[in-house]
Amino acid sequence: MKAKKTRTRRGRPLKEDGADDKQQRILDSAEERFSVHGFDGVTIRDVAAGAGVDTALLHYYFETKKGLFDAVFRRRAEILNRMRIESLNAYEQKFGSKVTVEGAVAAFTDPLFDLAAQGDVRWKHYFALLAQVNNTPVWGGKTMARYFDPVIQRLIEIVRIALPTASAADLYWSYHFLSGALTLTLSQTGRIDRLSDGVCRSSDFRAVHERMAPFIAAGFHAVCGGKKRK
Amino acid sequence: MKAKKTRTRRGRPLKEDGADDKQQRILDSAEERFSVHGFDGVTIRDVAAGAGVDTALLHYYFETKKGLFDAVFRRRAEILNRMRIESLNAYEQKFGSKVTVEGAVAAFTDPLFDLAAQGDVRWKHYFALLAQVNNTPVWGGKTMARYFDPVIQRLIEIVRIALPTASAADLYWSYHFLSGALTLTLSQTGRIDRLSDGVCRSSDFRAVHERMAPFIAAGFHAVCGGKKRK
DNA sequence: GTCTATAACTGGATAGAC
DNA sequence: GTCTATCCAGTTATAGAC
Repeated sequence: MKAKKTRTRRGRPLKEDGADDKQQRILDSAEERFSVHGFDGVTIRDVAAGAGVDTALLHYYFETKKGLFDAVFRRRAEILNRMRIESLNAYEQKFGSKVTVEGAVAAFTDPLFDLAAQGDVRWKHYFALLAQVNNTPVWGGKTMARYFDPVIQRLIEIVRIALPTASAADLYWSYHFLSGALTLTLSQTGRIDRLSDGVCRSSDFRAVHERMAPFIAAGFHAVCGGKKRK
Repeated sequence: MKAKKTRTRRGRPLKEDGADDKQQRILDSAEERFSVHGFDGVTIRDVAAGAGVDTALLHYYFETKKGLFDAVFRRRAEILNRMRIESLNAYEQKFGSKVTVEGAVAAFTDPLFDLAAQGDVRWKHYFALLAQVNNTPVWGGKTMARYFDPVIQRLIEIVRIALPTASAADLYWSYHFLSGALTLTLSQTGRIDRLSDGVCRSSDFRAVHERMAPFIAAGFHAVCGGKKRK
């Protein structure tokens, strides 16, 4: 249904239509539902129905509901991390000591916006899921940290080149604002559509894309001492 | 059923120990639990236990679980709205045509930070709840809009004085970033504590307070055309 | 691997006593 | 107003057939 169709070839453990296909369909179904209703708002039954399988199969693959959630979270986190690390590395390699805050922020966010703009709904679901987890007390912070702290530290490393005199506290708080802004954008609540009476649309990632890096970079400079503006 | 106990008296509704006291305890208990676990993560039974009453009483006052949630949300929303509108009005009255973006943003956020700094845990719970709702798909956007759009429009009105040439889209997207940054801060996930290895603390609202307005104001200027920086 | 059937339990909600 | 007692729909999870 989702179609991935790794037709029989070589190398890779050939996972054509059988087992693994269903496993992915379960993950897709779960991803969509978790992203909309949160962990507690979703039932195993509904996930199973969405994937066209029985609930027992979910337990067979993922043992518990929590296990399923973790698998959903992990699947794309790993892909995303690779892309972002690569993007940041490439950016630094290209500009060396002449990196800018805006460039670094763009390198950090571009992979997300590219994926979103590409139109694969499953990535959109995943982003909405991230947004929720990022704002979830108790386990949300831990979960995010576990997977995403390395990329963030890498971003801050690069920003430090552009802002060598900035204090650690200023840098981390600035990142925090970036994280919040990014997260709300990814959560796609339709909030801004109503608020702006249709002038802006949540789904318009291009509009966000062109504004986010300049906005955030200016904030970094204002807080971290660059060219003061206060 | 909404119960408000229109006791015969006048002036202060005198709420000693009786009914209204329990009603408030229920709301406090619910507020705390919803803010931590979200709507679906909380049981009526647990709320009742936390308030030291029976579940039947919650139904007596609030009819349904959703009714309880709405009552929790509304209670402080109204107080908050009054404070923020007053703060924004006072700011504009004082500065007239000489308002700044930074000043307007500060007038918008100060009431929140003041309440948070004041140390009342119930307000902290409420803020965490707002953060979750703001990032909740489906009904989150609607709920936020219903209560908070007027204050936001008021903020934007004032920002417009400082940035008369800004486009509506730029203004709304900038507000969107502000909203995300503010929201994540209020959600108190402890995320930044870990990330910064203790340099920053989620609970340190003073640290956020002094950085937020300059950061956001610089962003507004960068995006809305003030003094370009790109 | 996948499904059927069901166990074991939890949740929101209500009728009715006090 | 407040609680006791209870209903019953819906939940996760598993044993066991195919």
